[in-house]
Order: sequence, then C-alpha cells, then structure tokens
Amino acid sequence: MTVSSATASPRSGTRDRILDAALALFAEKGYEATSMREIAEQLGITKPALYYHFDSKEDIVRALLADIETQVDALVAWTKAQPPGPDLRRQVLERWTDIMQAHGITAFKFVVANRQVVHEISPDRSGMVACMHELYRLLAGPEASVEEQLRVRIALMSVNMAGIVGAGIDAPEEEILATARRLALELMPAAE
Amino acid sequence: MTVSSATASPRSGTRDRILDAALALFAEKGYEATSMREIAEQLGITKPALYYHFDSKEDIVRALLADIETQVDALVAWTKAQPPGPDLRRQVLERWTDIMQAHGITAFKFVVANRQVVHEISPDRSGMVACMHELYRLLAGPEASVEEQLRVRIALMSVNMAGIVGAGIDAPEEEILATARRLALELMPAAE
DNA sequence: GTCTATAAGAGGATAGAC
DNA sequence: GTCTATCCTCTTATAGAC
Repeated sequence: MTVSSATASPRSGTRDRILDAALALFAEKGYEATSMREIAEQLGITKPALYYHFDSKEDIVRALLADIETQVDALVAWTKAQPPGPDLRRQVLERWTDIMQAHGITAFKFVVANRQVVHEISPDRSGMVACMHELYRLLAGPEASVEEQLRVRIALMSVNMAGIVGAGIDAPEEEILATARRLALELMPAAE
Repeated sequence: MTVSSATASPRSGTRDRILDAALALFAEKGYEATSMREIAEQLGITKPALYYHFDSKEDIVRALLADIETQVDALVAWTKAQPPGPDLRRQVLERWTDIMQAHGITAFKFVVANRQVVHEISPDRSGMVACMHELYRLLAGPEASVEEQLRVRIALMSVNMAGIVGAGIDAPEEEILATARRLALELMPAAE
C-alpha cells in the first residue's frame, strides 16, 4: 500500500518513496524518535534530498495525513446531515472502517502511535483528533449517559486499535478489520 | 495520585516529585518530545538535580514502570496457574482493571502514548508489552478463532484506552474505568 | 542535594556546487 | 534532483563548587 493515494498507487517518484518510508518508520518507532537522517538512509539518499521534496519534517506528516483527513472530514459532514439514531451509528462505523481499510494498517498504526503529533499538526476543526471528537458527540447525542458515550468512543477506537493489537494474529488484514468492525458494532449503543 | 507507590503515597522527597512531573509530561507530550530541562523547570530545579536522583532519562521511565510491571507480571503468573475458560477471562479482566485503576489514568495514558519506549525498556518476558501478549495467548487459548483472539485483545486494550478516550467525558475516573470494565467483559468470548 | 558551567553530540534545516 | 559542507540549536549527561 503506497501512501500517495488511497485509490491508485503509481508509487512513481522519490516523493512517494519518502512518504512510504516515513510512514513505516513513524508507525514503527514514533515520529519524534525518527530522524530525517534515518528516513534518508533507508532510501539511500541524503538529508538535503528530503528537503528538496518537503519543507520540513512536519511537512511530511502533513502530507501523510492530508488524504485521510479529507475523508474523515467528509464523514463528519455527512454524519451531521443525517438523522441521529442506532442506524446512523452503524453506518458511520462502516464508513470509518472503510476509510481505515483504504489506507492500510500501517496508516493508523501511525495515527494511534503518534496521537500527540497528529493532534498538533491541525488542532482546528479539520484535524483527525477534532473530527473524532465531533463524531463522538454526533453519535452519542447530547443526552447520552456515561456508558453510551464510552460505547461510542471505544467502538470507534477499537477499529483503530485492531491495526495494532491484531499484529500478532495470523490472518489477512481484511479479515482482522472486518472482525473488528463487527465487534465494534456490538459495542455501539443499540437503542435511541 | 503519586507515582512512588500504588498502595501508600508519602510523596516525600524530590525523587517522587520528579516521577510525578515526568509521568504527567510523558503522558501529555510523549517521552521523546519531553526534555530533561522541561521536567526540571516544572519542578523549579535544574537538570543536574535530576541526575542526582536518576542516572538517565531512561532510568526515570524504568522507575515509572517498575511498580506496574511487577503487578502485571504477577497477574501473568497467576493466570498461568488457573484452569482456562470464560471465568478466568472475567477474573483476569477485573484484576487488569484493578491494576490500572490503582495507578491512575495518567499512568496508562503514559503507557498507551509511549508504547514504543515502554517496549524498548524491557523487551524481555517481564515487560508490559510482552506480558500483554502472554495474556492474549493464555486467555484466547491455542485453538482460538480470529474473532476470539481479537475479542480478548480489544477487551484488554479497551480498559487501557478508556484512560484516553474517556478524557472528554464528564464523570469521575472510577466510573469511567468501571464502565469500561463492563464493556470489556461484554467483548470477551463467552463460551469455551 | 542543588547549583554553575560545560562537554559532546545529534537534531532540523540551508547554501551552493553539480 | 541530488550531493558536500556547514550552521545553529537543543539535547543528554558530567565535573566540580557550595
């Protein structure tokens, strides 16, 4: 799974190779623990070559998140336009899983393992963290009990966590994600 | 909640104050993104004072994890001595939640947010990550399906995640954790 | 037990040649 | 588009006075 696009993957130039290498390293070692030197070395190029393609280290993260943030943002907008209820929760959960599946397990290993940076990159309304909180709010509703709020949150996070805790399970990525979606659906509050 | 001990908290000397400050910063900003200077500044002391109490930055993490690792290690040993089955899964989940609750939400905000470092500190059998994998194995059993394996893993992780996703919920820490434990129990495979 | 001062190195980032 | 060489800052960690 290349990072350049969720639909097609030409994996053409150096820019995409940088994004792939950075994503893997960030997901594995963490953003702060990964240096520009390491990314360059892994590709057999030098640091300045990195800076020809990206303005900064932060810029690489921005590029990594751009695609996924657009889709999550669209999901939030769509959710706002729907009537609330159990059926909406099911539909959002499916779309959420689809977005994650389209980007591959490494992508949200990265998101989960670098929550702080992901948040700092775009603390505004279009950021991943902000969008997730908006989804929590929309799906739980204003009058939700503690249990209902927690159900919604753990359900959505479970899909993301599947990318991490599923690491040692001998099964294809698709099966793990599909199973996680089913379990998450179980968790969602059933009634309105 | 002081860090020095899970049972009593004399919060006596500078050493404990350092641990408290470091835990808060590591949980909030991440281990790599937190410098010794920041920890010192927060306490109104200087860096060398830190090094009087701890040999290195890594040494602080070791101290932070020592207590919790001992308890998780004991839980694994206890689990090994029990006959497997649904009842064992329920009991382990309760003990797991108790351990987390005893250390406070900040403690496993720290563990979850710094998975990489926590793993590197003790990659051997007594580390937190290794212990969790051992628990996965013991609770799921050798013949577990993908769904059963994922149920066990997401259930245990849900308790930990509650410390993070529960942040915005207006309820006491105890209620959030107790609720998370109930939801996690729902997730556990019911039959043998 | 805490300080001032400093060493030694790695990090992100840039200038300018090719 | 990639390189060599370099800058500046910040980091972890230590030496030695008080």
